[in-house]
Amino acid sequence: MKQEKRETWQSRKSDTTRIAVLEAATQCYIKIGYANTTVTKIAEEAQLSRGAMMYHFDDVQAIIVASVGYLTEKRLQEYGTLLVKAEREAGGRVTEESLEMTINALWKFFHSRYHIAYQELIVAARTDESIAKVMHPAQQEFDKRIAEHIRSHFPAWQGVEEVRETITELYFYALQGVSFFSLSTNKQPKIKRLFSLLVKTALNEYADATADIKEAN
Amino acid sequence: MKQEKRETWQSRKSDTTRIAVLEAATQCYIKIGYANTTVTKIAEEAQLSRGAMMYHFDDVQAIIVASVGYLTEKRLQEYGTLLVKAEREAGGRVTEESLEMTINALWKFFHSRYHIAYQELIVAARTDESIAKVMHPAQQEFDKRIAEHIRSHFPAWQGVEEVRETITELYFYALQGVSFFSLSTNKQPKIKRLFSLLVKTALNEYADATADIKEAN
DNA sequence: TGGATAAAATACAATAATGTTTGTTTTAAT
DNA sequence: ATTAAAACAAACATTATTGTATTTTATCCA
Repeated sequence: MKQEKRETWQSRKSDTTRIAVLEAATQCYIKIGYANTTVTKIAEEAQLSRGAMMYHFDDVQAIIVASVGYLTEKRLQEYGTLLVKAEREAGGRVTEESLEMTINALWKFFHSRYHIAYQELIVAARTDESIAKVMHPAQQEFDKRIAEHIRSHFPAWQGVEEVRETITELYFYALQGVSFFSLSTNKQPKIKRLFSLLVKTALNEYADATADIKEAN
Repeated sequence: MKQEKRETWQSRKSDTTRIAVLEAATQCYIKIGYANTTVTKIAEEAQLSRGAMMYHFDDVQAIIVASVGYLTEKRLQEYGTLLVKAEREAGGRVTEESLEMTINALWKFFHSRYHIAYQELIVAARTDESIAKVMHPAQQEFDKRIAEHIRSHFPAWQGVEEVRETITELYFYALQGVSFFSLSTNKQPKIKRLFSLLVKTALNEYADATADIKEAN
């Protein structure tokens, strides 16, 4: 029988330290990378003793696995904040300006601290079954909620969902690629050119698809 | 005074073991990831004693740093093989088929063993100064040679270099993004749709740019 | 052929990382 | 107020990892 969880001093304290640990782990991924992250470093970063930390998490794996969920949630928040803001400034229309704002928001998202931290875990998941096991469903949930967000915030694309999805994928993949490549080079690529092309492509696809619909009526 | 290097039994032996070590390191990055790679594991993979290994490399850093150059070279070879083959089959024209072949070749490249291994180092370089230090110039060299390759193998784009470069970047970023995202999901994204869009975009840009040139004459 | 050098293996020492155990302080509950 | 339990800290034991030193084996060259 699971005990009813009450809002008590201890449960609150426990929650805050749990979050402090996950935030410390995040900071470690960002500052020293997943490869160099150890329980000792995380504990130091969290300003906590290792013993205390291991009271809340059974072992290292538990911390890492928990941080997958934590970072997924944080990334969703970040995504929401950035894109809602861009959307508010852009209005509901599909224009060059609104698409540029969307791309810039996505760019910020892919360079945000939580996403950078998450990238470390994505790479780690490839060779760590226990991470992959929780990351795959987490990513599915992430995709689902992003899709919902787009559906409700980009009503202009209603009726052309297929094209919307393809453009969304293109944008996500391209920007993820840019963000990733920037790790191996110090020279800034000519982002502006690329962004213009992405805008142009979306406008073309949108025009084509909506024209098809009008034609069909 | 540097001694003239002669082709002797020992020098050959030394070269082959050096390569064996770098190949073993590569295999470790692929199989267990950079984060879990240790000198012991590399030595095991190379079927060599740690002592013997450390005779050829001063320390772990030396192995990792050397593998940046090794993998850059291997990736260039891989790229050449895949794209020359695609190009041979496609002929020199800018058509839907030839672009599809190029994309498929790029897709293979971004999923090849050497590139997967290199990805691990890209991520490691973000938080490891000694790797970044050699990776940045290596990446520059890589970019330069890829650019040369494209220039000589895609003569149809002569005169529209600006567009060619932008499309190239789009293709590289998008496919790197696809390859990277595939690490966090097991479900295969609808690649076909995306590839069609990439082909379409290139054809549009090519048509626009060449039309501009004809118009100018 | 024999001393010198290169390549490789083995053995050793020092450190770092993990997990566990034990102890201490603080809150909860009767 | 006293016992129980939660949150945290400190100390301990074990293993993993690295780097070095020593030893062995094979090749080079005078």
